[in-house]
Amino acid sequence: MAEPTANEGQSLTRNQGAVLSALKGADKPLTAYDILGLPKIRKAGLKAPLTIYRALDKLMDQGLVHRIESLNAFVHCDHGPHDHATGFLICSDCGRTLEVHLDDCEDHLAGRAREQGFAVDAVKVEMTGRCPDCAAAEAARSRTS
Amino acid sequence: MAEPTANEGQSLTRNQGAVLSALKGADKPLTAYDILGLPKIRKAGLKAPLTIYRALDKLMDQGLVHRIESLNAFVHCDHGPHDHATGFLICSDCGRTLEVHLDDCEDHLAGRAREQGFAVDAVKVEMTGRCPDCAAAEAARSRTS
DNA sequence: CGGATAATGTTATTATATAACGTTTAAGGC
DNA sequence: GCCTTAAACGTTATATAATAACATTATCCG
Repeated sequence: MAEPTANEGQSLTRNQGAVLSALKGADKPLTAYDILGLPKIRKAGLKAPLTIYRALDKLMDQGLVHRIESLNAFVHCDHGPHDHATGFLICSDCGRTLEVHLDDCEDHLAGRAREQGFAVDAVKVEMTGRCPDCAAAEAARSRTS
Repeated sequence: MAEPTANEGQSLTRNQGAVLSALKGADKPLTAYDILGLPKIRKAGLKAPLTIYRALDKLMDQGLVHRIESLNAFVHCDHGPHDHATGFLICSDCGRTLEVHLDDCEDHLAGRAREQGFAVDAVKVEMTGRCPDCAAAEAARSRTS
């Protein structure tokens, strides 16, 4: 299923490469301005918001980066290129995200849309909650309080 | 029509009523600033963004209004209060939205999350595409071009 | 080469959302 | 009633997110 990530050496410009690298180095989604503030990025010569947004747009076109709507932030896609839409689990404590495959759920959702005459282009699923680590930490807190 | 009728026992404040009424009167999601710009709203004495956002927050708490993340906009919930999460179909042509029930799909999605140790609080689904009207209009255009 | 196309640089501006702090309003106990 | 208190509200300022407009440079390909 995981086709080799041939995408990467292929067609990224310097700016796009720098932004993708920044996202890969982060352990959670970054906003465009988070990225802009990284020393690595400043050193690479990127210094305007638009520069970041343009790189992000291209990276999203190629499926290498996803936008998390409810955070106005961006994450590196760690599943390789996929045609199936994916969903995100967003931890409201630590801000980290987990990517999950939608599988047949995507079809189910799109099917419901079509029942109403709606032509679906894209499906976005975002779930908020507590990640395993933060859920455990919370449980520990409530035991000792 | 202008009256914020008693919605489910919960009483709304003057500001909340005005904002809800504005959303009910719109045929598509409105941003906070869209709402702020409405004559009805200005006449009701609401004149700062924060006033609108505070009202929206309370309305969302009560499940009377939903936020569309990918539009940064808000819609009146026309399904009455529900504990089941709903999804939205968003027309990229006209900007109108359709609300759809997720039903068992919600459980399926939350189940996948739990498999990974994630405790889900909320599920958001947003689908982009063309509504029935705009899909028909597009088909007509392509026939005559 | 030379012309087209995509990417970038730069500045300014628009759009979206919240902070901070003081005042008013409304609900409930006595 | 009237006191207490929490919620809601008003106002100003500011933070955060995204795009507009236009000039310049790099890249592809005949």
